[in-house]
Amino acid sequence: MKEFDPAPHATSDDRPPDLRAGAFQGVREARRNELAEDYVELIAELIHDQGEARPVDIAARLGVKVPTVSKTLDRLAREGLITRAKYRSVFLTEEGRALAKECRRRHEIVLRFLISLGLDPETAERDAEGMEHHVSERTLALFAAFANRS
Amino acid sequence: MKEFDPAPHATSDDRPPDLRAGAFQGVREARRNELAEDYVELIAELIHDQGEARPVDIAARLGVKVPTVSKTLDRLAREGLITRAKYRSVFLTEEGRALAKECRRRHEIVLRFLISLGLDPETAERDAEGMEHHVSERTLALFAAFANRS
DNA sequence: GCAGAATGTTAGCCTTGTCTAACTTTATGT
DNA sequence: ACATAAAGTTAGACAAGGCTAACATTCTGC
Repeated sequence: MKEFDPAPHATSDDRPPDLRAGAFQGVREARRNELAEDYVELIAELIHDQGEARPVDIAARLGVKVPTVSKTLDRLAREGLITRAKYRSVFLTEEGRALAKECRRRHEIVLRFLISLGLDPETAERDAEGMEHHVSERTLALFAAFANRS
Repeated sequence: MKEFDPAPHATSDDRPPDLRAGAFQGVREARRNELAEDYVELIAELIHDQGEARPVDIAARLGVKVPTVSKTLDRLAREGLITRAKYRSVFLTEEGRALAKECRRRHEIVLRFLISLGLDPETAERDAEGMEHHVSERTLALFAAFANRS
């Protein structure tokens, strides 16, 4: 494995690799929750806007098929974020509602920040959707402050 | 499904739901590529810093087990991003190198931006790791401009 | 009030990403 | 130089998230 000279750059960082793994661990953790967060946020929005959250509407908004939604809703129910009865629309539990509220807050802050930076609303919306799950509370505070002061 | 009055808020947006699905479609697309991007970026870094990229080091840095890395590397090879020989360390293809370079560029811009916003470097690193895959080219340009002018 | 349309569920398949356990190959130290 | 340690691979399990096809239920318009 080392037929060639193995001393290429010697770039300072001598910490054992594991100590730098934190960033990726965190990202993977965030990725696991992204979908659930997207769902509860969307469900809350649908309930607010249309009075109920139906699988067919969730599927249309997320761009997936209805059976995919059905399966995911089963998981969310198992995790205590929603309640559902067969063939009926979906409701958030207290926990689900809290999560939705938190997600919406983050989403709003990121969105307002991007727009105040000068981004067009459409792109801002798309980027916020992807970014919101990966922004720390500390960064969020800076985003909010920036949007407020500009 | 509508035993109750279904006209709750009537909030403007009458586009068919499918037309608003774009944001999520894009996010899902981005999510599919995140892992590959993390890998090639890390592989490039390891080759640069240590002269070679070994599964054991990749695993340590990503915080996963070696067999997980091995399987993922098989996929990356299948997709033409890396080349590998049994029991040997990993190399990037031209395509892999291009992707790594692009990822590094994005990472750097996001990181510099967050730091110039006032974030501490550790948190900035963690957030950049998560955000970099979800930031559009347009937003990236704004980030770069902001970091440069401050 | 019923037939047909719309919606929802279930079953079954595929891929990805994670793990552990068992095995093979490569590297190392004396 | 060979025994042992370190690294890598393979096999097999599992959960998540996506799909289609087939079936069940609910809604709706006459």
